[in-house]
Order: sequence, then C-alpha cells, then structure tokens
Amino acid sequence: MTKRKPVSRARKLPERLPKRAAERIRESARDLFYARGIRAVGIDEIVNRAGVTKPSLYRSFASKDELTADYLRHVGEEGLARFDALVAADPGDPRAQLRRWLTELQQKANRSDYRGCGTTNAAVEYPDRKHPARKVASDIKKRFRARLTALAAQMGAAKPERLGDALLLLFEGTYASGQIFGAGGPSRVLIEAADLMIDGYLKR
Amino acid sequence: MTKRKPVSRARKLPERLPKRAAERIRESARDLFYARGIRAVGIDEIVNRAGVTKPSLYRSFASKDELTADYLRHVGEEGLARFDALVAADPGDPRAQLRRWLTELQQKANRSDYRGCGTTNAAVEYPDRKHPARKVASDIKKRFRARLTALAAQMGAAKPERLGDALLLLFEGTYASGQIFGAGGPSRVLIEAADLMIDGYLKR
DNA sequence: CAAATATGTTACCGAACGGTACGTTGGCGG
DNA sequence: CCGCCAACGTACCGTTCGGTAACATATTTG
Repeated sequence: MTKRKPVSRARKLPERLPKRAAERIRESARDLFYARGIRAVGIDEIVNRAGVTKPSLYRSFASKDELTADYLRHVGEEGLARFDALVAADPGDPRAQLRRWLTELQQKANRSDYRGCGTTNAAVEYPDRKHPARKVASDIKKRFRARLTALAAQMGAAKPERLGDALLLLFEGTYASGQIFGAGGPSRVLIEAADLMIDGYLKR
Repeated sequence: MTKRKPVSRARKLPERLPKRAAERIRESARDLFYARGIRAVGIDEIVNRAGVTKPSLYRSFASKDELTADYLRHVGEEGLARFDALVAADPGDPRAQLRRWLTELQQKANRSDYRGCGTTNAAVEYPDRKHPARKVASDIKKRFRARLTALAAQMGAAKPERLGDALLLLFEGTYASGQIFGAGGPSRVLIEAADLMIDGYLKR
C-alpha cells in the first residue's frame, strides 16, 4: 500500500535490455503502421511480428489508439530531430540547410516503395481532431511549420511565414505524390521548384 | 432455361426512378467515405444513412472494395470534369484557367472541415497497388497530371512536364495541409506560390 | 535467497465487421 | 385479375476486431 520507498539513488532507467517487449512492439508497430496504414493493421499482427503476446502489449500501452499516438510521437520527434541535424550541418547557411533536406526527401520520395509522411498519413486516417493520434499529428506538423518559418526568416525573406508555408506545400505535395506516383513522379522537380520559389520570395 | 427472348424493343434502362437504392447508397457512401475515411466507415452505417438494407447494397456492388472503387471513379471523374469546365471558361488563356482552379481550391482548403482530396486520401488508406480502389486512384491522378502538363505547355513553358509537376506538388500539398491545419494553414499562400513558380519556369 | 518486476500462456469476451440465404412485397403485362 | 419478377427487408452467418482475466514462468535486483 504505502509507496514510501525513499528512492535514495536515482532510479534506473525504465529500459534495460535492447530486447524489451515494449520496444519490440514499438518497432513492429512502426514498421507495419507506416507500410500498410494504421487502421489496416490489427493488434494481433503487431504482436506476432514482435514475437510477443497481446497482454504484453496492453501492459505497456493502454489501447491501440495510445500505441498509435506513441508511434506518431516517435516518428515525429525523429523527423524534427533529423531536420535539426541537417540544419546544424551547415551553420549560418540556411539555404544549404534546406537543400540537404530537399535532397534527402527527393531521394526517398522517388523510391518505388515510398509511403509518404507517417504523420500526414495518420491525419488522413484519423480526421477527427479529438482523436489522440490526430492530436499528436497536428502538434508535430505545427512544430515543423514553425521551423520552416524560422528558416525562411534566416534566408532573409520579407514574409518568412509565407515562404515557409510555400515550402511546406511542396513538402506535403512530395509526400503525397511520391507515394502515389512512385519513381518518376512529380517529386522529381522538388528541388528546382523550391529554388524557383525561394528566388521569387526573396526577390520581392 | 432458354434465354431466347427476342428482345424486340430496346430494353428499358436499368434505372427508372431517382430514388433508386443504388443511387442512395452511392451518395451515402460518398459522404461518409470522404468525411471520415473509407476504412473507418462500415457497410451498416452506409446502408443506414441511405435508408436501405445491406442486401440492397450487395445487389448493386460486389463488395465494399468495389463500392469504394465506384466511389473513387465518381469523385475522380467529377474532379476532372470540373477542371475541364474551368478550362473551358477562359478559352485560350491558360493562366486564367489555372487561376480559377487555384482560387476554388484555396477557398475550399481553408474551410475548417476540409478533408482534402478523396482520391489522394484513398491512396493513403490503400497503399497496395493491386487493390481495386488504389488502381482507380492512380488512374485518376495520372490523368490529372497529364492535364497539368498540357496546361503548362499552353502557357509556353520550355519544359511543360516539369512545370506541370511543380504545380501538382502545390495542389497535393494544399490537399494535405488544408485538412491538417484547417483555416489559416499553409494553403493560404497557394496562389502566390503558384504565380511565383510559374514565373520562374516561364522565365527560363 | 527472496521479493519484485516483466513476460508468456491460454482462454475468453462483446461488438463490429463484411457478406448471404431466404422470405416478402409491389407493380406491371398478359 | 392473376401470375410473374424485380426490388427490397428480416434474420442470420462466420470471422476478425480490440481488449481482458487468471495463472504460470522467467529475469532481475536488493
């Protein structure tokens, strides 16, 4: 009853081994959700692929919706961190920073098995704004938008929010058309389109 | 047994009244699929909303997948026809034709209940390229892409396929970000972004 | 070692899913 | 007026879904 354990030394981190069940489930869910869609993938398939059993899943996650939210949190943070890393690779040169992102995205989007942005896809699958998965997705997208605005400001745009938004349109367009058209799709023009648009916005 | 009925007079068209069950089902499915997603909507809900029963659905459609394909065929053709209508409204002036489309899209995408492009959403929900719904979606998108290329050519672009693809990126980006961000989202810059990009492509 | 903590095993639940066998109705032509 | 046939409804099917109860078994960790 009494939870008065003094916790003298800092508690060990909740995770110890690489093969923890919760982590295996996370990986399994990530792969399946991204590749095939969230609603299309059942709990049983996730635990089978992870090599664990259903109760193990529900000991770490309250529901499929919560597992989905967790998945989105992870891919979102991962994407934002990746963006920040590319920015850090070219300090003081926002255009080069953006170019790194564009190059990477264009390459990924032209692979035939490309499935777009997991966050955007989730928002499509869960239009209800009160759904936990949708909330996480919206949050990630807002933060990404803010980063683009900041980048546009550093490029010296007169209206950085507008240039940032225009770039975001191109990104989202690449996510969608990449997975629809596969290799040779419209995403092949991503870089040149972005360059032209940036030039246009900066020239104003 | 013997189907030797001479069929002297032309057989009456299969449809007679406007309130046919099949048509009610089509409308119901269209509304629900678009607003909430295809996988999220069950057969029962569709028939309830249509005011008919399940067997009525399966008399007109072989399966939910086929109903989905039919839905996509309809929204796709409708969209293409709408595009053609806007083109016809400004004969000989491709840029004005495009502007009509952009204006309409930007307005729709800024409504808070906007749900993007039904065709794109379906492709997200059904990544399997062999799925009947996905096949229809891909077909529609290809035809739309071709129209944009043609429009770009009429604008005098040196590389019309590239300008067409760049515009498609903006459209798809608007579909996605419109439904993610709602009003005040990145789609507010659609028109000016398109203008800048067209200028850039034509100036080359 | 002993006490927690984490996991596996098995069996189960109610609801919702897509889909169907079969009876009923209603309108039209002979 | 009657028989026919297409259109529709009632009631049901088997399956899968997300989720849980109860108990046995490791695996740490103090």
